Amino acid sequence: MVEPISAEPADSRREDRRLAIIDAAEALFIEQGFERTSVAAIIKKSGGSLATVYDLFGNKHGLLRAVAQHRRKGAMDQIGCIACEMDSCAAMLTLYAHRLYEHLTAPRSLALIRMAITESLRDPEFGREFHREVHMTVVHELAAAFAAWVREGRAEIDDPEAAAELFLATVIGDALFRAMADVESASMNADQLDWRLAPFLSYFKLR
Amino acid sequence: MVEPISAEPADSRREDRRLAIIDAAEALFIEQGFERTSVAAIIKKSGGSLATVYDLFGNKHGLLRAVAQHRRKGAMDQIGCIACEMDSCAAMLTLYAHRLYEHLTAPRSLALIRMAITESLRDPEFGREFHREVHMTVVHELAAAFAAWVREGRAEIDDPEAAAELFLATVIGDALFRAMADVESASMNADQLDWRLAPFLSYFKLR
DNA sequence: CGTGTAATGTAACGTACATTACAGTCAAGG
DNA sequence: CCTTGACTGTAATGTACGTTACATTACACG
Repeated sequence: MVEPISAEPADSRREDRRLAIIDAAEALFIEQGFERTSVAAIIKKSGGSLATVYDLFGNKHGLLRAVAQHRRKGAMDQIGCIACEMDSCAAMLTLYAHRLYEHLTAPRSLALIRMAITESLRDPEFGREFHREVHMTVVHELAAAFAAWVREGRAEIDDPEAAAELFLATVIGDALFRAMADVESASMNADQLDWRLAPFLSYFKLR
Repeated sequence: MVEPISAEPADSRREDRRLAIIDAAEALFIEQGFERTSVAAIIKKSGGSLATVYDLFGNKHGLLRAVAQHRRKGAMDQIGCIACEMDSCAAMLTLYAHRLYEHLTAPRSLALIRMAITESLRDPEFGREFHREVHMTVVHELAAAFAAWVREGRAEIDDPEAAAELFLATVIGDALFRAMADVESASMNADQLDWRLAPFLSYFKLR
């Protein structure tokens, strides 16, 4: 809708069309799923023409990939990194856990993950790429922080990578499963999340 | 294929047809997903007639429900319960964790869970029912064991239900996510799973 | 051996939808 | 002002599939 002042007026038309279609597609994919939204419905929402979709994205699956990639970029930037200056790493990690949980259980993220799961059977490369980009990015961010803390003597973690995966499972594990299967279910509150983190923080001696 | 000697020959025909169709449908759903398998393909595999499917299950979605229910029964029975007599509850819990992990990451289970996730958007009741039957059954089994151990002074858990959910997340959390998105990915081995259980066992003083 | 009920095979119906073709339109640059 | 290229609108094509109808056959039971 909003047209930013762009330095290159030549490509701005094309880029506008691209973003408008991606936005409309994302909205419809979220509320109906990928298979059940027709390409015609997408352009009825975005304006423009069917042919443009095929010109820009090749086919419907290409549009899905574009939507996933576009949203991933935004989400990953929003989650941000761990390294805000705080006194204890337990506090830093807790803050990060809350941000992570909040973003990953947002309806938008859940819908995107559901799409990835659904389509990964038909297009394994898509699922693999999604997993790599989302899961691995977070795990490496965590593992790097853990390794640094161990070097500084602020934690005792023998396997930072494995600990990162365990941490991730602790934070979003069954919440993800619940949200996927039971669309209307309530999410955890802050206290519950803190409670879940306690064994982890204690065992690995975060200080 | 194998026809068991049945006490009631009257309904055995109908029941045979039912099971044959469910078996064929399950196999095709697992390898292609629900939407991509046509009812005609199921019938071509199971033998019999299209009309029988609609007579027995109402419609394609009814067949999916029947498949899910049938498989859930089998899977839940196989996982079994915790109460095998062992010296330490840590050992019991570890054994249970391994059984749980093995069953839930079997290709068949993963495929079923994927189907539940995929279809839960279109049919929320289906997803809710699936979550209730699978997740809740395991959680209550665990919570009951935890509560008993607390009463016997063999553990210190202030909230058995929450601990059960945390335990489940620890065991299958990210493995599920990985397996869903990246179909070909390798699973955890026994040592890795034990490593993950350590903080839980230690913090809640299982003995 | 007949009779009614359930299963079968096949064909047809209707629809939804991805994808393409094409002719008209608009915008920008020389 | 005119040409060029991309965008638009609409219609058409082809196909896949859920579902139903129906005529035919097999089976169980009195």
